[in-house]
Amino acid sequence: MPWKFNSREAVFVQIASRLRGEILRGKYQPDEQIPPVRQLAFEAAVNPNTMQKALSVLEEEGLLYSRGTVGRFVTTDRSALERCRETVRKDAVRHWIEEAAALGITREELLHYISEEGEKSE
Amino acid sequence: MPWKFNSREAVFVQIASRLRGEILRGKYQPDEQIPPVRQLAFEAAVNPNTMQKALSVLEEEGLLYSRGTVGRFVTTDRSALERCRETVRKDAVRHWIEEAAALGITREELLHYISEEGEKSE
DNA sequence: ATTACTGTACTAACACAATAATACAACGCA
DNA sequence: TGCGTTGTATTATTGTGTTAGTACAGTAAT
Repeated sequence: MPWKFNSREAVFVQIASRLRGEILRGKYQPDEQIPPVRQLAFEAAVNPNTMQKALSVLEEEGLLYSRGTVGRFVTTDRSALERCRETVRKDAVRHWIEEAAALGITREELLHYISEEGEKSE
Repeated sequence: MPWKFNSREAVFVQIASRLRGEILRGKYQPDEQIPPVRQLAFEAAVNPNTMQKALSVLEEEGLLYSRGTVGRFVTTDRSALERCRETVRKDAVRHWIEEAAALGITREELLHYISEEGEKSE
């Protein structure tokens, strides 16, 4: 089924986030080939150009590398993966805390609401 | 000083978020007049049109209302403010949990990292 | 009445995101 | 060799966000 996107962020950014998460969560192992651009684009129901742009983002981050015309692969550098995992997580958490503050939500309230929301959904 | 914006979201959306937070946190009291569009635009260092678009968002949410050519005011409906506060908070929390999941962060980890990040910064 | 300020509306211009439709070179394989 | 797949590049088009500049009508204060 086509992936879900919101209208706040650019699609290629959302795709990059999703794929980044899949890689960091180990859906694709180091040195494993990921599906070709066209197939990913088809699955996500976006234009191949958009998918390629998302992939180039992950390439710049060092999560993926391209073997010329053979395909795209997850980096073999496991420490790079780990470093990226840390960076992404820290940036995200900092970002969420900032957003919460902008909405007038303190850290304590944030913690409280997250546990609450979690209990109901899963 | 000019407000800070990221390039991921549209500027008017970020402005709306910021002002929404200020209203919900009580920077502007119910029925209090907010600064005119042009002044806010100047402070934020954005175009008046962009600021107006942000304000119209908050108007649709019922947080602000316009008194013709007199100015824009915070709603007098305190229950509406409270309802908005709840809605905004719930949507935000749900959104953050989703984003965290996309990055491979479980709810438990999320709680842990937020307390950690909070301890260091404040 | 005049002046200054308010929200609001409008056009033009530019940048970027996204789609669409191709095209091409390199590689693997039969 | 030839075919199919790979990543990559190109051009054109559409929609939207943002800036810029201008204009207008209603309100308040003088």
